[in-house]
Amino acid sequence: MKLQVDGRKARGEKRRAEIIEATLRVIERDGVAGVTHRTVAAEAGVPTTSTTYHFSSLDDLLVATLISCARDMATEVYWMIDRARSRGSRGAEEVAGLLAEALGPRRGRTMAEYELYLLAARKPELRPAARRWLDVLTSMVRHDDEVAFRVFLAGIDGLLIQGLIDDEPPSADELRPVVDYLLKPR
Amino acid sequence: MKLQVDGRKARGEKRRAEIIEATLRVIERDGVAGVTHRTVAAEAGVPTTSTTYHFSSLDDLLVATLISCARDMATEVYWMIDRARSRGSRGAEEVAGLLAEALGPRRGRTMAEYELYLLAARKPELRPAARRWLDVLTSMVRHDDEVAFRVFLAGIDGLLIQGLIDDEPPSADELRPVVDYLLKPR
DNA sequence: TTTGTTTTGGGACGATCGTTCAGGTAGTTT
DNA sequence: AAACTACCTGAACGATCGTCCCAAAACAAA
Repeated sequence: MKLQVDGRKARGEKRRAEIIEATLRVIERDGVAGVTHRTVAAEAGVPTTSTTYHFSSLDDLLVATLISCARDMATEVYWMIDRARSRGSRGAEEVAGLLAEALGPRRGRTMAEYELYLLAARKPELRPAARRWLDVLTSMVRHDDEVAFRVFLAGIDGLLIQGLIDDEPPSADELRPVVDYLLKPR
Repeated sequence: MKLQVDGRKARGEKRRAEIIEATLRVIERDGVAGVTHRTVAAEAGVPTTSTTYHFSSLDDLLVATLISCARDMATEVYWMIDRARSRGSRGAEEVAGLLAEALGPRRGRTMAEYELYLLAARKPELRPAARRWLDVLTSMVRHDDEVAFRVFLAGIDGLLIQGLIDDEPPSADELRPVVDYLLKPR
């Protein structure tokens, strides 16, 4: 019976998590292209071989990082829905604000998430992770109109990816009418 | 007076174009990550130094390729609109078919186009090229309802990028109701 | 303590990378 | 013809890459 966790494994998993966080920071800053064992190790403040010890290959590191990123995004979506519900039916306001935030202060993170999308397009193993936030939304939101809901999901993705190539990020005020149109039932 | 074009420059520009085409094929197959001077040169059947001669750096090669890709996409959109107009007002049918084609037989090309998006998010010089097909659509289509049109554009992008992470590409029949909803005026 | 397991980290190896260079070829101009 | 320009290409350099190896350290079980 081991009531106490192994101190070695505890430290190991902690470092493993730190490496994943460092990898995400590198992706936000330089994109997936900037991820190497050495850049990640430098970002995490660990020796280079530490990343090869905890991840059998660079590909494993990328996959683990993007899956972790997707999980965070899914839980964020979860709480976003929860919060929007408790605030009443001002959904459009809430969504527009979140989009503006994703394209402004959290722009790097948003880019990282779409790099996940594109990597998932080429690596089937990443697809469940990439779809997770869509699934969370689908399971939480009551959708009396299936087609309208699919349009809403597609619209969100489209607004985000188009917002990424704008010269300056759109404000919540600019996004609100579009989001409102997306949410309005007919 | 030079009535005849310089034969040397003619050959040079021809090879330059071949290199760009080869680069696009490499991107479609392996993504931007797979683009190196050597892989592109092998794909084009030219010596490695030929790519460095015609493009001052690997970045220049990528930028030139993605700008060329964007130009092709824009002219395709142009003729697509033109064709849809001449066939009457069955727009939804036409759009759904094009989306299914982009996610099926032309999947690699579609992925390449979204790699352009993501690269444009990091390189401002690429943004006009990435926005070109949006601009073409905006300038050609009469939009009495500005918001509805923006929703349509975002919806198209969302459907495409979400279709890229489906385990199997959606058919035109599956896409039609969503496209129809996007196009229907209210 | 001794033994075994897991993590750590310095060093290095071979491969591949972007890019440069110099000599050679083909085409144009004078 | 000679001079000039533009393109072509084999060879190579230095840098960086992923990954492996092995000894030391930290910790657990005996």
